Amino acid sequence: MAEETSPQGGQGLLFLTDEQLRKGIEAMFFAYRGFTADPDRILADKDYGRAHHRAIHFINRSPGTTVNNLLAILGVTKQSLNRVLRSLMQDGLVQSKIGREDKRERHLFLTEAGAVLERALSDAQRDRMRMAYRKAGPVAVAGFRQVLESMMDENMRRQYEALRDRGRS
Amino acid sequence: MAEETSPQGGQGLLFLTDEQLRKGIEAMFFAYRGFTADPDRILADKDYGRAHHRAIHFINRSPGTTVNNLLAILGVTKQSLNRVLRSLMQDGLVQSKIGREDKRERHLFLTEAGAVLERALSDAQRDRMRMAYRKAGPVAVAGFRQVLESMMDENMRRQYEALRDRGRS
DNA sequence: TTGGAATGTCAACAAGGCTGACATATTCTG
DNA sequence: CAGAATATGTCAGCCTTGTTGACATTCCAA
Repeated sequence: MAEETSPQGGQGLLFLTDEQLRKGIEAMFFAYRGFTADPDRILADKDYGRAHHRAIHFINRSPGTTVNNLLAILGVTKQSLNRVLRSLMQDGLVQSKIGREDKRERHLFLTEAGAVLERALSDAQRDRMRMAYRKAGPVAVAGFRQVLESMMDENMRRQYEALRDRGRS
Repeated sequence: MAEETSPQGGQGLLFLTDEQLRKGIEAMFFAYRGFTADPDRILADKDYGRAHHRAIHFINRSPGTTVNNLLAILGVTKQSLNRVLRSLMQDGLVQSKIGREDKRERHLFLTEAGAVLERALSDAQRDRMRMAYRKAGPVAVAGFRQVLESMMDENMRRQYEALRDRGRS
């Protein structure tokens, strides 16, 4: 900790050393495991996986979204997403309605049962996030979000911000 | 932004609302994609995947680590890890040496070729991290790390900190 | 009205998780 | 020393979730 005595070379640049960067990389790796652990446990019982969780999350977030929209957000192929959606629809958690304007499109909605599972999953995930936020405090949280946003690809950030705005408008 | 006028209810609690927590969740999702995107591109050419990257990263980090150690850090089954290690050893990127103290153990090392790939992968990942750090600044970075550490499971944090200490000692 | 673009579905394959069973070598313990 | 425990490797088989390819339907514009 001796290098932090100099306010410039210490605080000013220490956070950019390879060592610091590697710590950040490892922190992301371990934290992401924690981030997914709780929902994974819930899903394991039900023969669903993370892919189902992601689909449910974003359908809940943007009810009536199309398959194509969801593809852009999730960043997978439509064939991959389709398999997940098919099982969710068969199990009655997701409902798809043929578009009125454009009949090629399918608009996706959670059913009541789907909303119940969504709530269970996001409650578990939010609980952990809340704990972490509370422990770290508002200043740390602002920094957390700032770094994550800078880490996104350009088009991911667009997706993220499109979702982001909806909450307030 | 009108809700931030009250210093208590605004800054003090706003970061714990469900809406804020959900934004944090989505930020993690999108940022993790960015986090893995660059190495993934490098690996795609070489018939390797993220599993190989993780193994290489932690062998480089702790040269001479045992298979069992690696299992604990990566959180996968030995069958799964073994498949990865076998291909890395066949390709001459990783070398295993029988333990001198305990001959049951295999100590893992990167070969010169393995170190070259490791460098390519971590350079790519560090570049993105560095960019994000620089953009966000040291205060944000401290918060970023703080929240991530609070998000880990107990035993993951132990793994993380065991690695962490090595850099300074 | 017809051909191309967009949307979504089905089929088949690969990577990389998982479990279970088992072999081997080594070490530790009673 | 005999037997249990530990560390590792391997085989087989399963599941999820990514991929590409082929194809049906629908829309739109020339």
